[in-house]
Amino acid sequence: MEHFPHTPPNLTKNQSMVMAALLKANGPLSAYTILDQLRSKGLRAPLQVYRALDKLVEYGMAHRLESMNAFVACRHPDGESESMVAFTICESCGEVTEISNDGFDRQLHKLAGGAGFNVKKSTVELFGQCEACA
Amino acid sequence: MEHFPHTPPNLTKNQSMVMAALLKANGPLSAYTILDQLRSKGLRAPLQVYRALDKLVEYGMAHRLESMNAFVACRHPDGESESMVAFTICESCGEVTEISNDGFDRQLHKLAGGAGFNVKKSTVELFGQCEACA
DNA sequence: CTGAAGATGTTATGTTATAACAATTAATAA
DNA sequence: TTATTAATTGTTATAACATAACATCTTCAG
Repeated sequence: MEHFPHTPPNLTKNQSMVMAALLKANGPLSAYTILDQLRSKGLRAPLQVYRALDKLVEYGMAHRLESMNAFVACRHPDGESESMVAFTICESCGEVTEISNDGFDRQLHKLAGGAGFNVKKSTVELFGQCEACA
Repeated sequence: MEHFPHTPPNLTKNQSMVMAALLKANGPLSAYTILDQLRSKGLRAPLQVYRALDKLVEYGMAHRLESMNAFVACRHPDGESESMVAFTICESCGEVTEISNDGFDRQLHKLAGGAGFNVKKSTVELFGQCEACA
């Protein structure tokens, strides 16, 4: 399937169902939670979910939270950069938010570049307390 | 057991064995790889390794790489900050290095702070190519 | 239409991590 | 020292996360 960055392709049946589950959720979902939610719609095996998730992440429509083994729909606010994505994860209420920032992205590349490292992809996950819980 | 930050406590038998395995390794090790290496020394179950790793991470003597489900001995260069730790992970050769930087740490807190988020702990893992592989 | 690529369905298995409980060892205080 | 408590250990079982391998079906460009 052909597509351009940030112009989401037409999703297949399984991809659509998984994306819908992520969008409906108020927070991160594990692959197995998604599977359970979609059993009633015909999904039966983890691989069906993982394959859809792989594509959604590839298309930039979803993100994987490495520290939680979970997935979220991409929700970065309009106008923000596409470059880097960071997540805040509230240890009290579990809320996850997405932040993206050009300046920070440049800093990050510069920091790594100083050590001769060329950054292609980054995982930034911040744990602490959200405004409401503080 | 009582201890102060960055003054490593006396390690227990299992903790010492696991720490030695991490120090001897040239890269990240999974808990199960560590277990296999230490079977000859009497370890038998994953929990023995995971419990030791938990303590070593708590003491700041080891880090968990979230994106790899693996662990490394802490090796940040002397003189660098203790505050934040980032890792570069070379997709070609697998080399993992540890970076720490005060300015970046402040930026990161500031970025999150702008969204009302108070950062307690951060995971920063950068994928790309190391100098040798570029 | 047809061939190639992508997506799906399915079974089995591999990998990572923790629950629960009993036993032992180490640190502390009376 | 000895009683008390906290930390660590050992063990079995199981939970949670992820992929291998292979057959089939759909899509779509040529």
